[in-house]
Parts: sequence; C-alpha cells; structure tokens
Amino acid sequence: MAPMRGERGGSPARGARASLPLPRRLIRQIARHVASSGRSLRRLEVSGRVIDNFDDIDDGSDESDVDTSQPAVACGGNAGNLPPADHDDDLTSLSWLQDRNLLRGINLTKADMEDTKMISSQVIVKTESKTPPPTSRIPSPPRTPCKTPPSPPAVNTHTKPPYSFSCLIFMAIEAAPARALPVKEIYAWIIRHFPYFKHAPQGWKNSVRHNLSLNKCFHKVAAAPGLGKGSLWTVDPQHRSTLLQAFGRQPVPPAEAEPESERNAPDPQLFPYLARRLADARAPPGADEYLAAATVLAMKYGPAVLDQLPPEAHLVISRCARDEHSYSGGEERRTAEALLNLAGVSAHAHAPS
DNA sequence: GACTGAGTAAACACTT
DNA sequence: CAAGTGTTTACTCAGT
Repeated sequence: MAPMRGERGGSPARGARASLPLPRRLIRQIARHVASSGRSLRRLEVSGRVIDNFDDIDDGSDESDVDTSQPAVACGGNAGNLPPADHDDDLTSLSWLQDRNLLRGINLTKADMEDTKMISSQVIVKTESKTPPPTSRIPSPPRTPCKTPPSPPAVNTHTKPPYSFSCLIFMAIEAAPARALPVKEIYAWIIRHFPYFKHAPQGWKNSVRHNLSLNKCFHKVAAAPGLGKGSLWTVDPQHRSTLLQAFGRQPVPPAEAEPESERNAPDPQLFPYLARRLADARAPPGADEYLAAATVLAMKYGPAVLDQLPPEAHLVISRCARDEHSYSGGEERRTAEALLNLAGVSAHAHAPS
C-alpha cells in the first residue's frame, strides 16, 4: 500500500477573512479531510455563505483555535493546488474519525453544529486525484478490525468493480430519489457508474435479476403506472444495515497509481444527489437519514470508512436498523448528527424552515 | 472437508 | 411472437 504523500506544500498563509460562518479550525479540518482523501475541496457553503478561497483559512499559524499538531493545509479554490499530506501522522484524512467521539474528533461544539449547514452538493470533489485516498493508513478501530488494509476503490474501468452485485444494487436504489428503481434503471445506474459493465458479457444482468430475486434485502413493490414491464425494487429497511455492513466488508483492491478517471469508483455526482434527498426531508432526520448518511460516507470514501467509524456511530447505525432512534441528547444524538455532517448534510437542513 | 456467500449459466413462466 | 422481467435450480469458486 503506497503511503500517501503530499506533492506540494500548503499555500502561503494569507490574511484570514474577518469572520467566517464557522470556526476556521473546523473549515480547515473539513478541507484537510477532503484533501487528504486525495481530492480537492473547491467550494463550501456554510450558513448560506460560500467559501471558495481556502487560502483565507489556510495556515492558521495566527489562529488561536489552530491545532498546532497539524500542519497547515490549503485547499485551494483553483484546481490542483491541493496539498496532500506530507505528514503521515497528521494528515491521515480520517484520523479524526478514530476518536472515541466523532464530534470530539473534529472538535465540533454544539454551536458549531447549529451554525453548520453543509450541503454536499456544494462540496465539490474534484475528479482528478493526485494521490489515492488515505484510508489505507488509518488504523483499524477496536470494534471492527479490518483484516484487509482499508483503501479506496481503485479499479480500472475495464476490470470488475470490487463490489458484489447486492452492493451495486443497493447503491443504485439508494441513489434513486424514491429509493425504488425498476431493474432497467438499476442496470443503467450500474453501467453509468461502473463502465466496466458497458462491455461486460450480458450475463451480469442475469446476475442482477438473480440477486434481486434471491436476496431478502430487496423487495419488489407494485409497479408504477406506465412503468412498462417489471416492478420497482426497493431495499428492505430491516435489511438496510445488513447491506451497509456487507458494503463495509467489500474487499478493496490495493490502490493503483492510475488516473482517477480510469478508476471504477462511483461517480462523485452521486453524493450530492443523495445529500439533496436527505436535505429535502421535511421532518427531523430519522433512522433512514442516518443510515443514508452512512451510505453517503461509504460511497464517498470507500466502504472501508465504515470500519473507521467509532463505536458510537455503529451504535447509532445499528439502532437505526432496529428503528430505535431516540437520540435524546448526549453523545448518541451528536454522533448521529455528526454522521450527517460528515456526509455533508447538516441535520438542520431537515428542520422546517 | 464442510460450510457459506457470491457469481454465473440456464431453463422456464409470465408480462408487455 | 419477441423482448424484457422474475424465479428457480445447479454448478463453480473463494474464503473461513
């Protein structure tokens, strides 16, 4: 597993803006988080304010809230100036997820939570990546030790994706606004996001149908009028966590030094789509939203990221699966909210305006 | 070696 | 009738 090395240093420190809608420390951590996954953070909207010049929040050497244990990182608004970590210990992208508490890891205060409105559609992840995401260097958490070194999906378009058909179907259905798709749309989603299947032998469609029929996680629902042949397929809510766990167990091939465009990772455009769905919810976030947030995380950073979540997050996810989502204050609620935030969706986006 | 999960192929029935 | 969809069975393979 190739270590993640930064190719450039951070940009020079500049005068920070007078006021940012949330602590620079947090913005830096978000930027650093995205940056160290080998991608670029180019634009972020917080509380309605667009931050597109991360030079402004760079450095932090003059910031009181700077965590001096971490080197400054500039997530430039311009493409390609993303400074991948050159500090193995400090810039492991998800290292702060290792903390016992997600919130403690990113040092989110309650006020941070309330001020933070991050819609993932506004967190643009560049498609070009200089370095593979760094999950490979994240030590496995005590709860679910990862036997295979976690690394992002990095498979050539012409090789088979590292996901089982059930996971592919799961992702396809999850990405749908109605969380239900006819089999034809599932084919289309898979082809769109995993071009390998464009030219793969036709047998894979049979496998998809076979999987839909055989896998208890998928349910057929009444076809919508005018749908034509076939039915809509949905994910059984009771088996959602099973799929998520299966997703997290997917074997991940070693990262290769390939252009991202040739990799077989899901299209990043998928995430804003899911995020919008989450954000559109009128009611306060519930089990579905938290599980969807976990799904977004897994899709964003690779399935191994689920193994990097602290026990609290798994507790939330498992409780969601059992429909026990009573986050009456305390760690669990904050962890649940942090799941949404990590996925790029503020819990407050759900609140009725 | 048994078991399990996943992938593949094939046959068949049904629907549009 | 053709094509697509859904179900089922059987087999192989890899991992445990």
